[in-house]
Amino acid sequence: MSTISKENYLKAIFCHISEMENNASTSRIANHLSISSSAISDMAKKLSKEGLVKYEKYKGIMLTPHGEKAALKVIRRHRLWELFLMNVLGLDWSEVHDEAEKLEHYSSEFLIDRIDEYLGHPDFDPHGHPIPKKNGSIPEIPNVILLAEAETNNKYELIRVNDKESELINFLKKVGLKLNSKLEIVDKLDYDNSISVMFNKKNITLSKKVTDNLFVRLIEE
Amino acid sequence: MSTISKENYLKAIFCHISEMENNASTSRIANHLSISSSAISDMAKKLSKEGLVKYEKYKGIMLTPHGEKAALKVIRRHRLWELFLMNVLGLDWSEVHDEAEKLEHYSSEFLIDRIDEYLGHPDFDPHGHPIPKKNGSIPEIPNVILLAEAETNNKYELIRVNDKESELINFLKKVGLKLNSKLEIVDKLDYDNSISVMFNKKNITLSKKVTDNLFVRLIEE
DNA sequence: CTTAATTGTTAAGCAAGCTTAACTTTACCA
DNA sequence: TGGTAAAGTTAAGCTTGCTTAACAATTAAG
Repeated sequence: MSTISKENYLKAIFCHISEMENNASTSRIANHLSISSSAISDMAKKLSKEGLVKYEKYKGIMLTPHGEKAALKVIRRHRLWELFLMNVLGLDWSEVHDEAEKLEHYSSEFLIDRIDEYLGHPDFDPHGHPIPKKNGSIPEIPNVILLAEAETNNKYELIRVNDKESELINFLKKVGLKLNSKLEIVDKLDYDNSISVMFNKKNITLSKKVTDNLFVRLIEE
Repeated sequence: MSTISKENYLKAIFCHISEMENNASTSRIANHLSISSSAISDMAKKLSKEGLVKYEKYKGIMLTPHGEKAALKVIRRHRLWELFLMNVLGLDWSEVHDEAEKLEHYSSEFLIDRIDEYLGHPDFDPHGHPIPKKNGSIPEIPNVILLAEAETNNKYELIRVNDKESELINFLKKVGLKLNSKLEIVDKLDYDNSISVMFNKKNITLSKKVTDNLFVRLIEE
């Protein structure tokens, strides 16, 4: 049976699988969920018994097709709520994540479909993340790269922001960066891996910590 | 600290206090929450320690002013969600209760205030129940009585429906009764305490079970 | 005013989901 | 290749919120 806790595990595992290789390590998930790693081992066994996860001791955790489906459902709920709270209730970019993190576990599929419908079956949430469709498919944007990997003198469009840390969102608000902002890479500084960008006719420097959490798309060479 | 479970206890206690006398009995609450009565005794002690409830063994449970405030907050969340789901997302009269029952525990005060604002600070939910204000006050309708206590030959307006049992709502939908429907009492049948009413130029008979859960206001003698 | 029925309480125990502490496996580096 | 640090696992124990079973108080009825 699926509980709130299990939904969060599946979501966390999904994130770490998609970013890295095909399996998620205990400690990464523990860190992500702010939970001891022994709890992860425990839960891995339970999820494995339920067929949501492939788990071998000391070998990491992998989602089964069944588990991936379940994870995508939760992510779908989360991202639809985020967009809904922002578009309809006027919540702020930095406020929606935490609210959605709770609501995602307590909305019936029926309600979620109504929200989806109300929003016109959107493809992306307010942070630029794709919203999984009811059938499990994931909308994609071609040629997305990390800002950290962008090249000097090229122009890019900001299309995705990691929403895990609300501090980042606040930082972006302060700087004035938004989704779809255009920026040009002026310089990459080897010393601290920071990047100097031209944005809105101003020159700002973004640290590695920032550029590792922003995704862009090339718009002009 | 307030948990989901405690919120539900406070809500349940509040309901049974307002309908009956000044204190709620263990078994009524147990019944309302579908939980064993030993669990109620247990929780009564905990809530008492937190100052939310006045509890003396074998003497029933009473909300403290602090506890009542907490209960009203939960009820406010519930009723605002109900109205929001119905007005904005188009959910049905019979669908909103169960969804709201979950969402009420996972919405920040901030979010609730946004919903309240969006709806224009409404006074009543879709079932005609008053929505407690942010300051704890409760909108009132004068001269509300149970349909079971209505008098023959008078005309009444249906203004409140108990939403605890979704079967009742489905029954009303089938019959065609809605909030603000006008009805005239044709006869009260002593044998089974049912009531015969004229509504929409049709004559229907409502059982005691139904009339005990509908509230009306006299509109014409 | 006593007694049976009803109602309420206590005690013991269970499941979920965590923790910390002790232990095991793996991976890496000299 | 062997030894150690890092990563992962197991075991024991805690809290919350429930259960059932046994026991206690209250109430209602003759």
